[in-house]
Amino acid sequence: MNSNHLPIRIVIADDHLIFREGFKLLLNNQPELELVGEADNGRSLLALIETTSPDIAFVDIKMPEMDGIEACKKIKASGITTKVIALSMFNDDYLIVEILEAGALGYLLKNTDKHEVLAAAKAVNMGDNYYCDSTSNKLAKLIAANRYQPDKPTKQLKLSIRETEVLTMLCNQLTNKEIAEKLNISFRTVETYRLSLLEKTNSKNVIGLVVYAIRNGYHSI
Amino acid sequence: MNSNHLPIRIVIADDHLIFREGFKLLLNNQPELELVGEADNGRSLLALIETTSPDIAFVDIKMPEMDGIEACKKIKASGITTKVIALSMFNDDYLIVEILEAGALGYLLKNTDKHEVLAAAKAVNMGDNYYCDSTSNKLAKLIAANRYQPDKPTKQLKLSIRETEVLTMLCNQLTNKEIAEKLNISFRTVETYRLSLLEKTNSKNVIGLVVYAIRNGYHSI
DNA sequence: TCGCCCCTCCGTATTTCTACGTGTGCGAAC
DNA sequence: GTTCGCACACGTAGAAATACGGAGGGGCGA
Repeated sequence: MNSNHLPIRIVIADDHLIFREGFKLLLNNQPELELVGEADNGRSLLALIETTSPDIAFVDIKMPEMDGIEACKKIKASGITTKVIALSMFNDDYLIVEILEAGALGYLLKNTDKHEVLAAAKAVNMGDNYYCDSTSNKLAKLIAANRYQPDKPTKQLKLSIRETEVLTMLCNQLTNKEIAEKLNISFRTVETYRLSLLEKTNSKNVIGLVVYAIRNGYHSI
Repeated sequence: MNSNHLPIRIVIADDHLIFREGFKLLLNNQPELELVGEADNGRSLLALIETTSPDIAFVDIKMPEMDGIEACKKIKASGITTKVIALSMFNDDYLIVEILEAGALGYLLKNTDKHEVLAAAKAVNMGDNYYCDSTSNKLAKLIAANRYQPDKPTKQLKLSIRETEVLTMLCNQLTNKEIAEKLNISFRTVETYRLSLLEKTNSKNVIGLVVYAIRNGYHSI
């Protein structure tokens, strides 16, 4: 896609101005990388990619409007050849698996430096994968534990309004009875919602629900 | 502490190089602020403050070795006059309350800009408080809900080894019986640990335990 | 040595959660 | 316009968690 003497054209997507500025500073005196645009959410990233057709997009996972995972899926679905390297604050199993399954070819912690950014860009631009050290360790463990399998079922798990209400109340340590009173329904009904939540989130018990809620923004930590 | 024509002397503490670089860039062409040092964790921040005696320290909450909350407490306890403005990715009740109770006088989201940084520095340097908009909204609600009271009891809630084991297993959706089998103890014993965990974490039920575990690093999301 | 805390276990009672069955109403699809 | 799926609602019954009380052994610092 790029001959060797041409710079790799990249874009950066992150909702934090300061981070973007710091990232740009990292690119100074790196003739091998050329920043051709920046975005502060997933939606504007898609538009940016369409107009600039960069080789690589460095994409923050957590962004407003459209997060990195969603954006990554859309990029992949659209057939655009731009490759995604995920940026994340966290080295968490869940996020790594999600973004890689969404189509990212690299994963860097935000606690990175210019050398790693360059190395990742080069590797991914050549069609390889690139993960920072701690992430590749995690990945090895996940694969060993058989927890990373790109072909998982992924049912539709859109939560209904009532289910969402029950989930958030439940995260605030309300019992079924208390939730029932607040919603003016029988506490048996609340139990029904709880059950369907267990199914939809593929959880064994309420603990799984809480973890799901936190992961998916239904409850803040 | 500073006469009006002298710059406010500040330091920045954050474990992310990119963020620090971006933050420094923000200070360009701002003669009212002078950066006199930077640190990448709480421990080195304390040393830095001791040698440079800055007016203000911008401190990330989440840092390795010693986090911002701990560092803030130590600064306050030592009698140093340096004032702390917290930096955080998150606008979460828990973090806001924690860092303010630790002695921070300001709270900025990392999604900030040069104007806000300057405004915060000026305000705090004059002895005022400064919170970004969304945070002050949160604070108002917390105070209204009577959830922000600086004189909370804060029992010793150091968890024992067994309690920690039970807590982490429980976060992995294991039942008491399953935990008992893995630990080779009676499931009644597991119940005992669970009860003491509920007490120590001031939780109403297992959901509170999970939230506590996630907040305090016993379980990753 | 004494007190304190941790680890371990148990009995009993109550509350809460989980599993499964049943039914209604509404909108989409055929 | 009937069928189908789904959100919504409630019930019974059994499993699990929570509450409260008691008890013995061991480690460790005052």
